[in-house]
Amino acid sequence: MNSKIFLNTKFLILPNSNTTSIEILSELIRKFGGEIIEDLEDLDKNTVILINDSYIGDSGSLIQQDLFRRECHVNFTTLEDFVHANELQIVRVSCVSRWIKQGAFQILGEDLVSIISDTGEEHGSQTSTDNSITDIIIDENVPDSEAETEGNIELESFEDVENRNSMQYEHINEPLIESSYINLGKNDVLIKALNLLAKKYRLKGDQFRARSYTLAKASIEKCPYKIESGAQAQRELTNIGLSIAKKIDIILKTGILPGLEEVNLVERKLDYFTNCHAVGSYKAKRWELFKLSSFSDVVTRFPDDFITDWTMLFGWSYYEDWSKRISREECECHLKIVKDTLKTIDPSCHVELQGSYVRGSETCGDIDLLFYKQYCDDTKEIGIIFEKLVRLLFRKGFIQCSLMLTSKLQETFKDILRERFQKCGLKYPSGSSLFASDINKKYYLGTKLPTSVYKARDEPPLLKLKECDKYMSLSSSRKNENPCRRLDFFCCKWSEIGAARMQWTGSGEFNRWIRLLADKHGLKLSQHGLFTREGELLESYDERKIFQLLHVDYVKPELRSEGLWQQDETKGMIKK
DNA sequence: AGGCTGTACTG
DNA sequence: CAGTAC
DNA sequence: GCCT
DNA sequence: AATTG
DNA sequence: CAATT
Repeated sequence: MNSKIFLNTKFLILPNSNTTSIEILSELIRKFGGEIIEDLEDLDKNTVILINDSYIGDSGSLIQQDLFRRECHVNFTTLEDFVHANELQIVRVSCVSRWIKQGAFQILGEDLVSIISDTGEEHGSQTSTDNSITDIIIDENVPDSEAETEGNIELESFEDVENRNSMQYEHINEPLIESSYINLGKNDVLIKALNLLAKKYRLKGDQFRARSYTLAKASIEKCPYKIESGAQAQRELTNIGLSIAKKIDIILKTGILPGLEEVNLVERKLDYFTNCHAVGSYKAKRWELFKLSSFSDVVTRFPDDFITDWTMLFGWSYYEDWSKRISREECECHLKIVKDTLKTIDPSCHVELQGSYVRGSETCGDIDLLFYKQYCDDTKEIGIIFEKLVRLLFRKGFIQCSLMLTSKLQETFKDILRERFQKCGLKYPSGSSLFASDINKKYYLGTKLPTSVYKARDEPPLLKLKECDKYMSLSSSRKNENPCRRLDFFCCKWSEIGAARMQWTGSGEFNRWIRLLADKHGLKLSQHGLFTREGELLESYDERKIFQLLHVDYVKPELRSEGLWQQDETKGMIKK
């Protein structure tokens, strides 16, 4: 194994042999019998010049020569002369690892590096020799380069590199004039494709791969110029790696990514299922596996799924309504109704809108309400208020259904539940309890405004039930009624109100970002507060203090929606 | 290799 | 504990 | 799938 | 990031 | 440095 493959060979490493990584490499070379020299005086005819790969371009020639010469610890010109005189081999340093791995010291054509100096015009023959070398390199590369690139690069590779470079600068320097408008949307195809890929993997249950595509999409969305190649994207943007770069190339060349159009058949079914509340990728996958494609199929084949997870019944019933957006105005009406009833139960309990509403969104997907009582750190107390509140609001006809129950509330909702079970041909599980806890710190509800209070604009749902599933629908289509809305109750301790507001204000992406940031500070952030690793509370009451402790300028809720917090600084998706 | 936000509820 | 949701 |  | 050749 | 985990 440890044969002295470099025996009697001297190596000169350029431009520096004293960087940490090169030192390690040097030790390896010595270990395998080679000798590292630092000085030109030690040069001999068998010496091999090793050059740091970061100074070697795609075509096998030295790039950034001026920088290279400056970094060089030996006199480059003297070296050049010696090299020419003795025809020394100049090789990229990355070969060393291959030699050692293969146990053979063999220099291939593609390893060679040409160091043509711009100054010498009398080296005409040399230049052509060098060119022929690069030609050989390319020829040898063609069979090697495998499925990836399609060998068009062989001609004019130098120009290609230069063009690419100058284009980079153009794009970076003057995106203001044209790109903002003309190029806006130029990356749409890529964005759509990445979005589809994210969705595809999310449906498959591969959350992390899906997340990667989501982040890559975000990078490209923020990219101010048009992306010309996968390699460019990988170089200049974060969260784009080899795999996505390849896909970008394919999309740019063919306009389409194979596998995105066809797979939709399966994907479509999964999507239909998972858009129902309480149906995630796991259930959807399982149902699809059994060739089910509608909820009525499921109810026939797996009735138990609806009994154990009865909230699906309401997900199904309000499938269409719950896909609709809600106006800010309507959010306020919902709040008012809740608030008015709350007053009659406990005037000292406060409720406020959270979620996308506080972030200023024009429309909201659901309505998030946060409850708290001044000086009260007993969430049990609020849990009890919740139960009363839900019961009263149900009696008033405001609450249509609850996806969380207590024993009392199961009684309250008994008729509705029974009706829903029967409607789809199931027996109401009268013996079993549909609740787990008797005091809930949160409630997921379906609520509907009386038209006398507010009438929502009649808009078609973003999602539609299949015909065969419509018999269960309670959605408002074509009726002179408001749609049913998803409304969530959350509560928090008075002492945790800052952290709680932070959590329920979101966005989800913002929460992830700032929690990761906390993690990098060795801290942990949740709706309960900012803690040390050991669990010691640092702050939970004052939202601004939490920002301070994380060394972040306060971000207004309006700026916490998807793209735009991290105000203007580094967070740009453009790499370093 | 291991992380990818952190927590609550259900069965 | 897994699955789902926020 | 990307990052460290 | 840490490890390995 | 590149490849691996």
